Amino acid sequence: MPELPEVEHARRTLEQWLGGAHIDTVHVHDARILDDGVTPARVVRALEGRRVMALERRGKWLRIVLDSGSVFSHLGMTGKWVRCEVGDETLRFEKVRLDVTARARKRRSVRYLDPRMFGRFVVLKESDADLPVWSELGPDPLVDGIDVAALHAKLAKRKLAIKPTLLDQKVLAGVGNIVATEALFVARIDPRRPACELSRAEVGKLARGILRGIEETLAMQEGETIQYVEEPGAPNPFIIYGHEGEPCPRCKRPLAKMVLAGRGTVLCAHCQR
DNA sequence: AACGGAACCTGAAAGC
DNA sequence: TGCTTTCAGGTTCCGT
Repeated sequence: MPELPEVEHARRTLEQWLGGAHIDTVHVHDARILDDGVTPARVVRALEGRRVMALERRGKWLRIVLDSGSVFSHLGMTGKWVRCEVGDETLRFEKVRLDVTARARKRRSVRYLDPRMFGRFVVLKESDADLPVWSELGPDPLVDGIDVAALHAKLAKRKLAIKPTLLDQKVLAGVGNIVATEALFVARIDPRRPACELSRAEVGKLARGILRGIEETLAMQEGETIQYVEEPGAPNPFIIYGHEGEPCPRCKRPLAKMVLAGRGTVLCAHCQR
């Protein structure tokens, strides 16, 4: 569910909860969150007794750097990390629990919840140097910025429509369906256009739209718990995402919705060309 | 190699 | 009210 902004918010809160902490007890409630063949016992062995040195993010992946090795967390569509008191009852959808002693000897129970279970909790095998999907990620817009010339060159090789191309994490890490939808509207580019047809100027507009979308959503994240914007009751904060059928903010014609490479896509067929 | 589509899961909302 | 259908912001695999 989360895209880059929500994952960055998760990284910041996890850094507060876990930075420098000693991991006392680990419990895996559902092994389906792990890679095939990895047992909960192996995860416990890899984590218990370790200290958390840093929390990193690349795209939608989180990396918990330990004094020996690392673990990776991907929130999938519905994952979130929450903090409880040690001894609190198991939460609904709880998949992994880390009971830790944080700075100032404060004990905390940090838990990973994931109803839909598209998320992953990855402990590397001793033989693996790194997580391949992590090292294959493209530039992270927030960490690396967007090099328009490099992006233009990369897109020039792709005949696929621009929107599904943007969702390829090797192109830009962390861009998801919402950011892609919004950025294409801001840049006034039709999501169906082949990526290779975009001019350098259009790629520049797209890059600005992506950064703007990420920064605006990140600015909305407050408090400790990850918020998935547009949760029940909350107004939809996006420009066109989720606004299909409503008037285009620019030309007032109704916004269309279609499926592109399997993903719902909102657009203004008049403004985006 | 590149692409579309299905699969992986489950909950919430919409439809009837 | 309650049952059924649809949809979901991600990734991966499979067949063409």
